[in-house]
Amino acid sequence: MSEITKPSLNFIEEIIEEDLKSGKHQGRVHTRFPPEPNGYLHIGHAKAICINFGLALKYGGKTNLRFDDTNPTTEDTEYVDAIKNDVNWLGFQWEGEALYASDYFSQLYEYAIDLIKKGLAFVDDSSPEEIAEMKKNPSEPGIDSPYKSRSIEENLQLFQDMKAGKYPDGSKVLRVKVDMASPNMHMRDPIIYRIKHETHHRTGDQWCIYPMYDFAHGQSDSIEGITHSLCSLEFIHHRPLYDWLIQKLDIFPSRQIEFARMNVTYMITSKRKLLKLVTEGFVTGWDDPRMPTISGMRRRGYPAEAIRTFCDKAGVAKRDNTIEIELLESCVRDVLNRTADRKMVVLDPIVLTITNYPEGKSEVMFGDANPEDENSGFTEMPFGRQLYIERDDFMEDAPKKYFRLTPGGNVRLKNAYIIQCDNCIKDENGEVTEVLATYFPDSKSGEDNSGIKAKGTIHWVSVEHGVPCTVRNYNRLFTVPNPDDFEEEGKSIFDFYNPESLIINENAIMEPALKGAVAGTQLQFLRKGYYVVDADSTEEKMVFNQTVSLKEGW
RNA sequence: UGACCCAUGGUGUAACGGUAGCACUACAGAUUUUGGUUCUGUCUGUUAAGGUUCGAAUCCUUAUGGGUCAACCA
Repeated sequence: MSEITKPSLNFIEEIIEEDLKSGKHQGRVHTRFPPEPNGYLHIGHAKAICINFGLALKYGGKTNLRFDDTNPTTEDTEYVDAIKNDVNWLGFQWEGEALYASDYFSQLYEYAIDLIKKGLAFVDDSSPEEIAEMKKNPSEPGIDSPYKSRSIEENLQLFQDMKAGKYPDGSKVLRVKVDMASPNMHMRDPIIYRIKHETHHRTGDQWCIYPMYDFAHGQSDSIEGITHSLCSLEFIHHRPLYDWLIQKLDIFPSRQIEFARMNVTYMITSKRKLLKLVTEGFVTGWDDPRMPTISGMRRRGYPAEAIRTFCDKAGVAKRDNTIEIELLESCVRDVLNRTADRKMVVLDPIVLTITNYPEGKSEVMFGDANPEDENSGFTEMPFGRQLYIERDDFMEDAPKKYFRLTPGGNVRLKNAYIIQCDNCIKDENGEVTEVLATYFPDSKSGEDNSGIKAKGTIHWVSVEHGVPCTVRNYNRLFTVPNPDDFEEEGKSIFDFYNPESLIINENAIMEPALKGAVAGTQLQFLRKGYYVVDADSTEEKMVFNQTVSLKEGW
C-alpha cells in the first residue's frame, strides 16, 4: 500500500501480488507443504515449510499439510507423527486436519478413467526396460508403444482389471498420450499408474494400483484448491505435464512455481547419507545435535524462531545457493542473547584458593540473570575461599594480549571480588594443580571502592557448592564446508567426518542453581557459549548440549 | 552432443532503463564486571564480448560457466 517504504519482494511474492491485483482466485492464497512420510524432516524441509506457511501468513491465506503417500513400499505411518511434531515445533499450524494424497485415490482413479474415455490414456504391457528403450534419449525422439493404439473399451477393461488385481506387479501400466517426440522426457507418454500388490499405511490392501507422483501431486493440489504450488527447481521439467493434466482433466488450475532449494555449509540433506550417518554410528541418532534434521537442531537448542529468521534471511530465488552456516549461528545467537539466562559453569576446572579469604566463610553473590533483558531479574551464587576456574583462564607465562590470570596480574571474578594472582602449585609433571591469589575485600561487585581496575573478568564456581555435570560440546560434523563436492574424486562425505565433532567434558562443574533444570532450558554459560539442558540429564548428573559458542575475540 | 533453468563482493540477497544497497563473514577501532552484546569504520562485486539507448546489473545477440531432465521414486 504505502509507496514510501516499498519492501523488496522475492519472485514468488511478486507473482502472488500480481495475482492478488488481477483478482485471480478471488484474491485467495492457498499453499501446501507436501512431505513424503518416508524420513525425518531436515533444514531443507524447514525452508520449504517457512516459505509455504510464511507466504500464507503474509497474505492472509491458508496452508495444508499433505502427506504425499502414493508409494506404499517406502512410506510409513511412523514418520507422520514426527513430521507433524516438527512442523508444529517450527511454529506453524496447518489448515484443518492433516491431509493425504491417499485420501484421493478414488478420485484419482476416476480421473484416470476420464482420461481413458477421452482417448488420452492407454494400458501398456511393455516391460520397464522396453518402455525406457522406446523413450530413447533427450536428443532423439522416442517411438510409440505398440499398445498405444488399443481401443478405449479395451483400455477401460484392462485398467479395471488392473485395479481388480488380475495382473502381477510390473506387468502393466497406465500411460497418458502426450508427445513421444518432446525434448522434455517427462512428456514422452509418462506412466501415471503402476501395479503394486502392497499394503499401504493408510488404505491397507484396498488398492493394488497406485498413481505416480505426476498423477497425484498436481491433482491433489487441484482438489484442495491450492493456488500456488511451490516446489524445488528439479520439478521444473514436470510443469508442462502438471499443466497438461490439469487442462485435459478440466479441473481447478493450481499453478506450480519452482524455487532453488537451500544448501547449507557443513550440512547434508541426502536421505541416504543421513541414514548412513545414523546406522554407521557417526552420530547417536536422527536427533543427534550434530544432525541437520529438525529434531537434531531442536535437541541442539536452536530456537525455532532462529530457524525461521534464518530461512527468511537466506531469501528465495532460482539460482543454486549454499548458505554459510555462520548465518544460521548468527540467528541463533541473536535470539539466545535476548532470551537465555546467564549461568556459571566451569568446563575444565582447576582450583583457585584465595589465601586471604577466611576459611569456612561463605557469601552469596548476585548478578543479572540476563543483562540484555531487564525483566529477567537476577541470580545468586555462593562464593567461598576455594573456587573452580577454567584451566585456561590461568597462564604462568602469558603473552601481552592475555588479560586473565597470570602471576602478579589482576582479574575480576564475575559478580564478586577482584583478585590478584600470586602463585601456583604444580605437580611432579609440572602441571598446574592449584592457583593461589589474594582478594581485595573492598572490590566487591556493586560496592567497589577499591579503585583497582581489572584487566579481565572470569567466571567461577564455589568448590564447596559446585556440582559435577556433563557438558557436550559440538564442532562441525565435517572437516570441509561442502563434503559432497568431492564425490568426483572418489571421496565420500564420510572421508570428511570430523572426529572432533563431539567433545565431552565429563568433569565440568556447574553452579548449584542449575540443579533440576528442565530439559530444553536454554542457557548461556558465561564466557563460553549457549547450552541447552539435554533429556539425558538425571537426578545425579545434569547433561548439557552446546548450542553454539560465543563469538570469540583475540 | 537435445531441451530447460541460472549467472551481482568470500556467502546470500536487493536495485524492475537513471547514485550498485542490505545481511552474514573477515579486519580495525570505541564501549563493556562475559575477549559476549552494542556502536563506528574498512576491504572485496554486476562472467565476457558485441548491440540498442542520452544513460544498461537491468533490454537484445553470441560466447563462457554452473545446474537440471532419459525411476513402474517423490
